[in-house]
Amino acid sequence: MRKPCCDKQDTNKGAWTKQEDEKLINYIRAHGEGSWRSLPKAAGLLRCGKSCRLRWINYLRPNVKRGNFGEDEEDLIIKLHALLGNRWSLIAGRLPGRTDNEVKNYWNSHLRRKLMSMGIDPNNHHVSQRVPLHQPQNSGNVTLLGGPVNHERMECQQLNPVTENDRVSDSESCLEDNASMLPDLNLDLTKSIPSPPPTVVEWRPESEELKASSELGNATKPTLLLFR
DNA sequence: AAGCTCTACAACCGCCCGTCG
DNA sequence: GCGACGGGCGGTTGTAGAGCT
Repeated sequence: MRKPCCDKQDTNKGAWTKQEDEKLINYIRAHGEGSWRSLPKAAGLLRCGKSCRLRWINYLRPNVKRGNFGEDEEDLIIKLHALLGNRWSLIAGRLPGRTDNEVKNYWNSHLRRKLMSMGIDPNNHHVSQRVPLHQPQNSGNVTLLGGPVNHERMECQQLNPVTENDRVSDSESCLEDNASMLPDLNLDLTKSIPSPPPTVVEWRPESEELKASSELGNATKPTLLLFR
């Protein structure tokens, strides 16, 4: 039986106060991140270590981007979700300054609804049977906010649907195929810190980059800007 | 103006994984 | 190999505020 991460009787819950935020920020500035379990006591906070970690990562950390998601970010989230499923940390890793929690919330409150209104099942990104009348139907291709989505790409997910309980290994087998079909997505799935922005281009051989951009034909697509 | 419903999002919870002794 | 621990992740809940009746 493992110990609970903190003694719940002695911890505050709910919204963080300004004073608590300041204590946490000051402590981390002085001592750095880590040792979350012992941090609250050391920082003089009546909070669970996990709660401190979450607060820091999602809101207090420098360079955390707050506010509305841009169209390019939406586009990217949808594409990545189609590939990765609900692995928010991986998706957030490709969005500079965004956290998994924020991406997850945004998906659940905005993008799910948006896809459903377009007649797309947000769980598997398949076109549902009942496509709304205002949504033009393409033969074979569905336009997903700035990029055509090939049904062949979906096939892997149909065979291997990403379920809520899937772990990375389950769908990774699918990723390589998907990645090759979506050349505008860099699917280096090593997690990157939300900031500074990923510098994927740096390790990419120049010839390959040129080749990729010529394959894409449209190097100014919003999604691509995130990888530059 | 009051009450109700809906929406967005901050925060919590439980589980899983990697590491270490 | 095993268990404890710390950290991370994804699902879910709680709640404040907006919008509607």
